[in-house]
Order: sequence, then C-alpha cells, then structure tokens
Amino acid sequence: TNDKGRSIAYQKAIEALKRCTHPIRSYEEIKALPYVKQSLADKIWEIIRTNGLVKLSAFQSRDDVSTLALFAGVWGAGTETTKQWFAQGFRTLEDLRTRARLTRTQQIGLKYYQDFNTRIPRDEVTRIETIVKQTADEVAPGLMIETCGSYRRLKPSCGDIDMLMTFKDGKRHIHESILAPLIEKLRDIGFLIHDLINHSETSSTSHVSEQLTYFGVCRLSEPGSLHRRIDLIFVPANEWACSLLYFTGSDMFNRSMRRLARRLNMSLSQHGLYHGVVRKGVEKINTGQALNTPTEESVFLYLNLSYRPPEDRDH
DNA sequence: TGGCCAATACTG
DNA sequence: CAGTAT
DNA sequence: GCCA
Repeated sequence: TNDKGRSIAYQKAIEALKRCTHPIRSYEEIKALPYVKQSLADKIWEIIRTNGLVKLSAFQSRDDVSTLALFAGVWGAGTETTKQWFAQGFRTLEDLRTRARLTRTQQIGLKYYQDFNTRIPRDEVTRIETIVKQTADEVAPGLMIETCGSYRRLKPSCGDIDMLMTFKDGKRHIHESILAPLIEKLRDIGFLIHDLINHSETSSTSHVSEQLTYFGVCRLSEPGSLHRRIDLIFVPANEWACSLLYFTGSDMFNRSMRRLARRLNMSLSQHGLYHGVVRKGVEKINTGQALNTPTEESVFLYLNLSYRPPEDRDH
C-alpha cells in the first residue's frame, strides 16, 4: 500500500513475465526468471495452480484497500489525501462530494471520475489531435505537434492525451504568448472545458528550460463524448528529442534508459542528455555537459543502444 | 543494506 | 512546506 | 521484493 520499492519490484517481475515467451510448466521455470525469486515465485505458482491468490483477494476485499483504490481514481488526490479521507470516515464518492474538503482540481477530478477513468479509443485521440493542430495553425502557425504517450506507442487506447509542440524552424523562441492564445481559442470553440494546471517552467537551476505546460480537460462536440484529460506542452527546439522520448514512455522504458545513462556517468531527463556527470551516491556533484540531441536516434546512439521505435518501448 | 528515474512547478 | 502531478 |  505504501511501499514504493516493493511495488517497483513487483512491476519488474510483471515485465519479466510478459517478456517470457515460452510457456511456463514448472515452479523452477518461474524462479529462473529475472526479478522473480522465492517469494514472488510462490505467488505466481499459486496463481497458476489455483487461478488466484488467496492473499491477494483477501487484501483487495479489505475495506481500507478497496476504498483507497476507489479514491485514488480522483485526479489530484494522492496517497496522503486518500488516507485522510478514509480516516475521516468517507467510503464512497458520494461521501466525498457531499462532505469532504476538496481542492479545486479534486472537485474536477471527482466530477469527471467516470470519464477520466475510461480509456480513450485511438480514433478519438486522432480526432482530438486534429482539432488541436487545426487550431494551432490558426493562432500560432509553424508549430510541430506530436501526440505522445501510449498513442505514439500505437496502443489501441490511451489514458489521457499528451501533445508536445515546438517551432518547426527551431529558431524562434518559445514564449508565454504562444501558449495563451492557443488555450484561449480552444476554450472559445468549446473544446477545452476546464483548466487544471497552467505552468511555465523557467530556468531555475542548471539548465535553461523554457518549457510551458498546460493540463486541462477537453471534450469533442459530438453528443455523448466523454470529458478527457489533455496535456499541452511546449518545449524549446533543443529539448525536443529528449522531451519526445520522455513523454512517449513507457514509464518503465524511461526508467531503464535513465538507469543505463547513470551507469555510463551520464544523466537523462526530459530536458537533455548530459555526459561527464559526477555522482556521490544519488547526489550529483557535477551536472556534466549537455550533449547535442537533435533526434531520438541520437540519444540511443550516445547510450550505445540500437534504436527502438515507439511501439517497442513498452519496457 | 541502500536504492529502486529525474527534475520541477503548481496548489493550499 | 507537504502533496500531487508530469 | 529483488539486486548489487
């Protein structure tokens, strides 16, 4: 419930299982998998034998666990908030609506609870993408726009919509005035329904970033359309490739790529790839120098990896 | 036994 | 600052 | 919970 390390370990084991192509017949075969040892092998074997896991069903049916899982579906509420709500005696979404103290974003998260927790079919993402691109062409021509996340990994459905943009020519500077008119226009045409977060990431530490980020709620005009979570992100041209990599994911893929970078005394983030990084434990002594990363391919190359297209980046 | 990706901005 | 999000 |  509150064990980050353990949940990562389970994730790794799950990925290892997915990667395993040959059928599993014996307990020994399970234990031979990476990231699977005694404890997890026992659990997996029990699932295979009995088609279930006694401990898991007992766990899931616990009042607190199921309630926390329900509350976790509210955008803007994390582990601490959901625990507090449970402690205050709330058990249903109706309890939250009528009695809980909610932040503005949590109110939106609750209002659209069902919608936000419904997967978005690919073709709907495509239609949403078209609207944003058309509108961008009107108010800020010359933008390159790429829809990332699971959409770019060619998944049949997506949890939300992540759109990354930069200037095609790569020369013009990203400026606050680019984001605002686009948002405004999208709001005018009835596409954007709510704003969740509107932030401008400016140079505060080592790297000079001019990333602009908007999180909001959109909806297609067709009757019956659900409200969808959409993120619009402007990045400076020199950060395009690393941002694209980051926002395309998957999460697990990003992690393993960053682990590799670290082993090579480099550091990878959405802003760039740095080499000559000096670390003392987790702490960075020297941030190193930024490498020129014009394309995703270039990042793979620096890390001595062969290129993997988005659809092969599930882990 | 410590780390498990990284870096940063918003809200209250 | 703690919490949440990307 | 697994790994270095």
